[in-house]
Amino acid sequence: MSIIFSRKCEYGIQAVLLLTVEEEGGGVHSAEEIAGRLKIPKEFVSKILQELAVNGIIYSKKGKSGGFSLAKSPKELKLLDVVLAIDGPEMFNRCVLGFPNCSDKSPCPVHHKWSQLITQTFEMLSDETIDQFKQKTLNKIESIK
Amino acid sequence: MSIIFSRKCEYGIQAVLLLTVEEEGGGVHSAEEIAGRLKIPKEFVSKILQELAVNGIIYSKKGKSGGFSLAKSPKELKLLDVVLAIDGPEMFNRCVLGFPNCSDKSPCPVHHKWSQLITQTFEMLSDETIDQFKQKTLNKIESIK
DNA sequence: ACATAATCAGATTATTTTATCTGATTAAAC
DNA sequence: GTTTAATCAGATAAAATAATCTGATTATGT
Repeated sequence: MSIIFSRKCEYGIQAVLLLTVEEEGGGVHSAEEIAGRLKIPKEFVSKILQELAVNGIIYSKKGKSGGFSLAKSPKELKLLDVVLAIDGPEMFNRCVLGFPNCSDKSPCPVHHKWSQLITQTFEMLSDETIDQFKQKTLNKIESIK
Repeated sequence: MSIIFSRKCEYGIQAVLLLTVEEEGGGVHSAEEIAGRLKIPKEFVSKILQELAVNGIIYSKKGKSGGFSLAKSPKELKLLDVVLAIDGPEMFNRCVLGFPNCSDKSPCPVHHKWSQLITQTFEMLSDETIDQFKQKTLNKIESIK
């Protein structure tokens, strides 16, 4: 199957969005809660949350009533940063068409269009993004009940 | 690592581009030649070429002096078709952000932007694409000598 | 202090993707 | 007709990704 992002990255983005939505009240959320609400494996998302914490995207608090919370304000946060934190820069070095040495200076046929889109799409965590995610999440929770 | 396309798909696109570049003379090219020129595994690309043949993207000729050639004129060919032939439609059903039930009617925050780009980027096999690939391929061959 | 609930770290397993191998079939060239 | 060079089909192996397990550490709350 063609893949856009790795699962790891998808889960990471979703977790960050969830923390963003729940930011009011500086909410700390456990890995278990996050996994439950997103319906993704707890142990896996734990690892991802750890990586995000190491990279300063989120803050982690150990011990009882510990958990994770946003380290930056949503306004400063880029989805791009999340991708970079989890999967590193390789994605942006790897050519969509698999051309060797594809770069800004020596672009493959779709290089420019592609990198432009990636940047535009993930540059900012827009209010629209957050709002829509909030709706989706709520819907998901509703559908469980 | 984040991935845009699977290797399978990358190789398939490259193979089709190569056949397009070499189309003049209705050229038939063996899997071995294609693998050699693109510097990708022969057995793997053979499988991919078979799938492309089954899906009518390319034509395959068995036996001695057999091989593969384009089944459509480059003007009719879409890179999108190649992707669909190799990896199926799942890529376009799967949400970039991993949202369940993401679709045109119930889009995730980046759904519209994303599908627009995908379509635009791969809709047509443009002259520009072919020309650039020709240069790349020639460069690659030069660098081997 | 102690029980509890969480992160964290490392090892292991499962699944998927990528790549390779073997042999059968096909058709052209001699 | 025989040799040869190719596709084709199915099985297998290797590598990468995804998921799980186990236990240690940490800090909170009682």
